[in-house]
Amino acid sequence: MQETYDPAAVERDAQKYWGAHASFRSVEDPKKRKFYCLSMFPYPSGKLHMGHVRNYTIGDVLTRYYRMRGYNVLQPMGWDAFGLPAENAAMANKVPPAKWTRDNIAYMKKQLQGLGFALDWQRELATCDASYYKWNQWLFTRLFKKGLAYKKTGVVNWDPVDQTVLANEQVIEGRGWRTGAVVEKREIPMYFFRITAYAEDLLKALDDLPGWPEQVKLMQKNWIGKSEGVRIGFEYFLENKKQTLWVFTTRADTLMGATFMAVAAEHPIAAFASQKNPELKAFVEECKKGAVMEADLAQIEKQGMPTGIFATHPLTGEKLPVWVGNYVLMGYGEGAVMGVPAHDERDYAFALKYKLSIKPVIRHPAGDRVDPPWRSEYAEYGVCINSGPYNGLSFGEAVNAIARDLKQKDLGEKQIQWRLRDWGISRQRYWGCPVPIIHCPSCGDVPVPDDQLPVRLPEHLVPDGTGNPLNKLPAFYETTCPSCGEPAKRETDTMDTFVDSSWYFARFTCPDQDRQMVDERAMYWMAVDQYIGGIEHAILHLLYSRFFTRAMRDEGLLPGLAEPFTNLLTQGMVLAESYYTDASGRREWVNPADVSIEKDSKGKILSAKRNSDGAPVVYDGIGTMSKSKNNGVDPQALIDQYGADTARFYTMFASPPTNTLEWSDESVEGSYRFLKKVWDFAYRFSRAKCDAAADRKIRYQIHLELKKANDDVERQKFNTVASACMKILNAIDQLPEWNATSKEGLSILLRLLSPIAPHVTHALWRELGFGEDVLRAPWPEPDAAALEQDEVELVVQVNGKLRGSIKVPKAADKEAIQRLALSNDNVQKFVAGQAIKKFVLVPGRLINLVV
RNA sequence: GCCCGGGUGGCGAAACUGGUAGACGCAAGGGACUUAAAAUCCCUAGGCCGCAAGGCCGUGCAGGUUCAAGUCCUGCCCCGGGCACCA
Repeated sequence: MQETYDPAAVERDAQKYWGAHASFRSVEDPKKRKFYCLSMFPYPSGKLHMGHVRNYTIGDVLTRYYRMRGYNVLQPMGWDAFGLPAENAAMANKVPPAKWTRDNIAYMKKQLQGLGFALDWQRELATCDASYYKWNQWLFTRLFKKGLAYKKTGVVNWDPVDQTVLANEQVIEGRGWRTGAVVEKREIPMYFFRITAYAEDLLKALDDLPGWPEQVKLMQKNWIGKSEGVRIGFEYFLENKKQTLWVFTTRADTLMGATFMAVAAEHPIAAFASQKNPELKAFVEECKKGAVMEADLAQIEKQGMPTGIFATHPLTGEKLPVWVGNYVLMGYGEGAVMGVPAHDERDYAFALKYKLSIKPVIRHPAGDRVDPPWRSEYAEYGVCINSGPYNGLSFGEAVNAIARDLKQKDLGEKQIQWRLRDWGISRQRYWGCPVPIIHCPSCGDVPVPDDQLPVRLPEHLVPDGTGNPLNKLPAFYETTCPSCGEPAKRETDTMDTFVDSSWYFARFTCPDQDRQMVDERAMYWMAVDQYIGGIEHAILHLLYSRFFTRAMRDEGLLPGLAEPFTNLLTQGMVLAESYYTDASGRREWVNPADVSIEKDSKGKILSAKRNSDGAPVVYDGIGTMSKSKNNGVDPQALIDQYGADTARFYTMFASPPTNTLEWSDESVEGSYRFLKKVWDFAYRFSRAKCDAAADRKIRYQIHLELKKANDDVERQKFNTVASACMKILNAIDQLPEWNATSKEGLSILLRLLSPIAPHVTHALWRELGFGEDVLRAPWPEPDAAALEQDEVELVVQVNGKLRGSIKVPKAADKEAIQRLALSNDNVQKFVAGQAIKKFVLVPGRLINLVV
């Protein structure tokens, strides 16, 4: 064998072997246990970033492990190929998004292959291929016919200068990214998926997902947001016509404390009242300025203005002023709230600001009064006071009594409210899947019939930033009505790219199927046994996928399947340091790859400079890799310099998968050094004789590490598996002579390491004659006999402080152990004649003497 | 603002169910080999005190529960993710 480790040659040969043996092709085999392992498919942005390398290495480690465990494994790869960045690149480079996207796919595919991922490339798919998005369209028409897809108005960000809809990302501090114009909210017709029809099921089923992180389930639960409360009607008159203003509240027990009403700027009352009130009209207009993002809305200063309209309290008959409030959301509930300043923090601030009355109606832990400043106790549950017939009732009793009385008057009843809203899927953009609807003047919205699917997206257009270019292409939108044959207009909106990614996992099971969305192969492979992706997808993508799986099930496509992902691993983000120069008075971000750092003997950064010109740079701390801070680390440079195995080993070793990972060049060096050590050891082994008998002590260490490592693989803590590999090498390297333990240890090491660093272990396994293919070797198991020990070491504490350690025979009883512990000199010093009040023995671990 | 996480040496981290805090590695310092460098190997290493044996302190901050707390409880501070049109 070669004396020195040559990653490039080793990796080329291993990849050639896997290719020639079709090692990763997956075929359905009902006799074998299947393992479907899936990493979230990438957006083809140009080149892989470290997050991809990390994500796909985690998945690859798992698939290789399960292969060695004898499972029939599927690990596919594809491309989330529609989306906004392609349009931005198209505008910048005057190249159609299709070409830009497909070039990126070709390059990134090469990169993935170079990393040696065990992927079945025969199943590759891209969401921008008509053979894929045809089935988006097909399912849309099915849901449309069932009423699970429908049209209503939705609010969007509108750039008044470019006359175009902006994505939230394109709104910077309330202004359009290209024009700088103040963004406005605008209501336009859109298509929605009725995800709320599945709200109850999506919520309940979270309890049956033991393989999901609690954190993600909790986030989804809160997002769906089931709350039980009461719908209450407040009557008012509009031009002498009696109307009812409905609100929803979870605190009906505080109804007697309501002193005002607040409605959203978009509420019909606000529109009506502003007709005769120019000041109010201006306020309502002002509320409509700005973007639609909830994070922004929640942080603006609470403001309001009275409408001059009064609504009648349904129980007391009191007249309550109706205000317009910029903090009331039209999209949640009824777009109106009752104001109970005494027991709601927002209402309290609003009432103080506008001098509205505050009426305490609940006794809280600090008393009956609600003097300023606001205290959180004011919002706690308690018994009713100042509430007439409800005085003395507890929260539950009061809600029941008030709901009953309201029902008698036909002005309210108990209701369940969801925070979850229906999913608006229309995008006024070009590079996406066309919504398959034809607008006919006489027949209305007609879904495109099956035999006319797919509605193909023309691929030659280049957007210019002023709206969807499909609107300027009569050849696309001029058509005839499928139902009456008269001239009609094709819908030019495309679908949210989340639609594409909500079912690709099912399509991977049968990507060549051209007669249906999925076939029976889906029921062999689904559900995905292990799904891996960034924590940033904890809600939207994962919730939409759960919804789609149910919608497809109810369409008969995935019989009996509700949950797409049995086990979920959410990986942390990859972070990097950032640096800037401000010589010109303006920050110029310098890529960390172009920075040299000088550190003191403690490792603190003394100074940093740019390599290219020696200019001093300022360290700006660590954060997510981003374009704006120019701190992205290109994994390709790392792969070119050290090889794929080092890149893979480093990403696994540096931190556990769920943690954030901070990029460090130096640690990469250490990973390379370890692989080189493995090679060197193997080379020396290949020239030695290992006839000597096994070493008991080292065998114990190896098998103990293996036992822990096997637990850690199951717990998906690959960083400690990597360190176990290092410990095993250190152990066998310590052996004074080559013996049976050298050989056994190396055989265990190579198999344990093979999922993480598959190329080098593939080469060594063959070179050293362990077998034909390490991937087909059995996974190593610890030998119980090697783990047997006659003596155990116990730590001795006195009053909980460590004072020494003793060796005791395995079978020693409590008294014997106590005697041995007290015979220790240092322990004696601290016990020193005092009475032993308590003797705590944790078998195999420690003793605590309490004196 | 709301929801969900996280905070352990100079750095990444380990400590599985409350039981030896800092395994493994990086960076650093010292040494060996070398004409020299690279590579490799050996040694040191949480802080403070001490020649040493050993002692005291130490897991974001302030309290609490316990024989025993990085781990459990209460309050606070800081950082990250998500908030429905980035993917």
